Amino acid sequence: METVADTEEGRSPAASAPPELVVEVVILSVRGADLVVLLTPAHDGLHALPQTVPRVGETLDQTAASQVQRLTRHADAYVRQLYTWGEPAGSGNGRALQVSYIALSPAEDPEGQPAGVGDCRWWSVEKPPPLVPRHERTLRQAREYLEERLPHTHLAWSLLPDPFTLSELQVVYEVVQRRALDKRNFRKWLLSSGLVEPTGRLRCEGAHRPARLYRFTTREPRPLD
Amino acid sequence: METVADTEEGRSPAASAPPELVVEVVILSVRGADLVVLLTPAHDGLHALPQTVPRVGETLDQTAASQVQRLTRHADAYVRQLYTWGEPAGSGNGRALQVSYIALSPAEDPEGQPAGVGDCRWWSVEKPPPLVPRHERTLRQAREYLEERLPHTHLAWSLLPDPFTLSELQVVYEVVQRRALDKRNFRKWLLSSGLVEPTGRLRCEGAHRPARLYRFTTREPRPLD
DNA sequence: GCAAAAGTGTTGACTATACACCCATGT
DNA sequence: ACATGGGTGTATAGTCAACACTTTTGC
Repeated sequence: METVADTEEGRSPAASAPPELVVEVVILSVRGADLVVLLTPAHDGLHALPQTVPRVGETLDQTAASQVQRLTRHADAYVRQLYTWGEPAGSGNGRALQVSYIALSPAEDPEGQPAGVGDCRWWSVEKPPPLVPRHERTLRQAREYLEERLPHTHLAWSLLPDPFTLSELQVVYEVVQRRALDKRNFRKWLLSSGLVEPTGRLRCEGAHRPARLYRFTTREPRPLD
Repeated sequence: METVADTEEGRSPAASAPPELVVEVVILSVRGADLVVLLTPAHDGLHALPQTVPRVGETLDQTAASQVQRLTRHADAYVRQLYTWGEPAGSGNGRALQVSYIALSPAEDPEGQPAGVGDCRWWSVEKPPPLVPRHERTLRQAREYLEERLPHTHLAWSLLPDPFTLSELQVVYEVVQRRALDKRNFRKWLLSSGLVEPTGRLRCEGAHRPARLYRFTTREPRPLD
């Protein structure tokens, strides 16, 4: 590792104390008409994002992915790095590093719905419990990430189990974008994008016409611009 | 720091050796018709991104910003975090953390053009010298970041000194997007966006009609969607 | 007067939006 | 028969892309 141009201004790399390193995950999902996030109780009645210390021999991405899998019991969630905070630690000359990730997962497992694993629970993003201060900004970042990207890249597949109805998918878009969408225009846009295809099957649930079921044609996140 | 749900699966935080931490910066600029990046010679004839170890008491963002300022001699460059790579170090159970940043800076200082500070030099992003492998991907990430965001948020201000002509600004967009733009449509779009305003002054340079000079109405990066 | 870059509008294609009714089912 | 959510088309406004000539200067 070259440390370039460090001799000027008297930088002294060796003076840095070993950083503490933590991986935090913002796991988001859509339940009914709510965007929800998985939180765990922490000190002083506050809640926190699930976090973990990376194991020896695994990358940060692996740490995040395995934690998401453990907490959601869902194998192919969408997991992406958000940001790294690296502030001087309060005490002494240490450094606290927090690497945050966003993950998107369908709200329900195929069978039933474990409301969370261990002490984690789903909370509405609109009215979350008091959070550890650091995690407020991380949650905000995750939300901005999602709002910004969902319309431009078909991230929605990761928030819905296959197969789904177009109304379910529309709800996902409405919840994330926090606005109502026109049903006809939404369907026109979606079908012309070629990202979904009908399975040919129907779902009957309730006193109304059954809904056609669809699936995504690809599971790779693809930009739509 | 709470380490949540770590007791399952026998995670042992204490087993992690102290990570090595480095901040790398991809400093991009536009010179003539080229997108250029600041590189420094490294081992084995390879080149590397400028990198530095954060000083005690400063945040990662501060580390990146001060390095950019030192290398470009430009005070208000655009600097944003790109990604953090955290791989198990080759030897033993350590961990190598690289936090990368992208920075955008005007190619020339008002007076002249220091081609780089210390052993750094500008290289074309199209045909760069052989790079340290890790930095290939970082450079690619930086480029994708810029290509994706430049059209949607007026980042271009950070690549041009004030004041500028509309032709100069058009070249910036063309270089970043790697395609020719129509002059009339570009001007229509730009002027209707309200992001630039004429200064009223002209610049005469060469055997042709003088160009009007413009400035940005704001220096805060603002989305255009 | 000529070379070289600056500056300027119109048209057609496409995209996005607004909007209201019938359909299939369960009760 | 009625309540419930599923499903469908058209007309308009706005946005985006293509395109060519005149202006002002230095030499």
